Amino acid sequence: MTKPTESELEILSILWELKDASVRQIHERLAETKETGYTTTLKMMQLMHAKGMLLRDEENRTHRYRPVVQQGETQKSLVKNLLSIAFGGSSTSLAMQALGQEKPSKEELKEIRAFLDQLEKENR
Amino acid sequence: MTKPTESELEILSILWELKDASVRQIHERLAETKETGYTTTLKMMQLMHAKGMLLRDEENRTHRYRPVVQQGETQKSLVKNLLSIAFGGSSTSLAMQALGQEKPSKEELKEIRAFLDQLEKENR
DNA sequence: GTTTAAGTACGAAAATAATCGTACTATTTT
DNA sequence: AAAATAGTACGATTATTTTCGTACTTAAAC
Repeated sequence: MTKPTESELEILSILWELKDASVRQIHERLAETKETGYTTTLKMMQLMHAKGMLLRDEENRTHRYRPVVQQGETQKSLVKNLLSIAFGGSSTSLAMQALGQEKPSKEELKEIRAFLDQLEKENR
Repeated sequence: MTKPTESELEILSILWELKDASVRQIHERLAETKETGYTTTLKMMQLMHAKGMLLRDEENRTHRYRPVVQQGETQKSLVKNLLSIAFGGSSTSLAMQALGQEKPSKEELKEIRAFLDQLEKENR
């Protein structure tokens, strides 16, 4: 599907977390971090629905929305894009840049190492 | 500094590689991968200069541009942004998503492992 | 049963990003 | 030195994204 804009991503993020939500719910979450009108959020979500990014349950008066694409897919395409556009395709430098930014916990380190072992195994 | 748009990033990427360049040089590189007019590239770079993203040497008739911000800084802020907006702040999942995408070579694996060891050492 | 509150729909404006034509100027080429 | 070529400047247009007011509708509160 088409690449979400930054504002769309904000909404998607909340929906991935909540699974499904009303405009009001989303709006309240957005309003915590930025100044924005209710109808702006509404319109945004209607647009996303029209674009096929969100499904909408119209059973009740208060519609409920949920994402069409799953978080993983979107992450994949965003990373792919960032990789080619800003890291010359080097996933290694992107990975290190990320890890240097937000230090992983002991458990996460373990997880990453296991992941690397896995990659190495496949790679022959 | 302000976050570069996608088109601006394309230009910046080339400049990071070449250190400095004329509009013509940049344009020719861009034209390899996409259809675009010379004056579009020119305007783009003039705008970036006006925004303070590029320095310009006007000594000669053919101006030469170079980036104000270094690649590392920009990568850092892009990653930071992506992290918060699409990965719920988890650098571990971003890193794995990236590495799964473009498999690292043996040397790179080594490099990453060393990097992880380094992180672990610091972290206590 | 009115009034108030909470919704949706949607047109239109504002903001931002990208494209390009035209005018002008300086340098080469012939 | 005239013509052709390679540059810059910049206004205007188009496209896209974001914001919001207004109208209308349904449900709840009084």
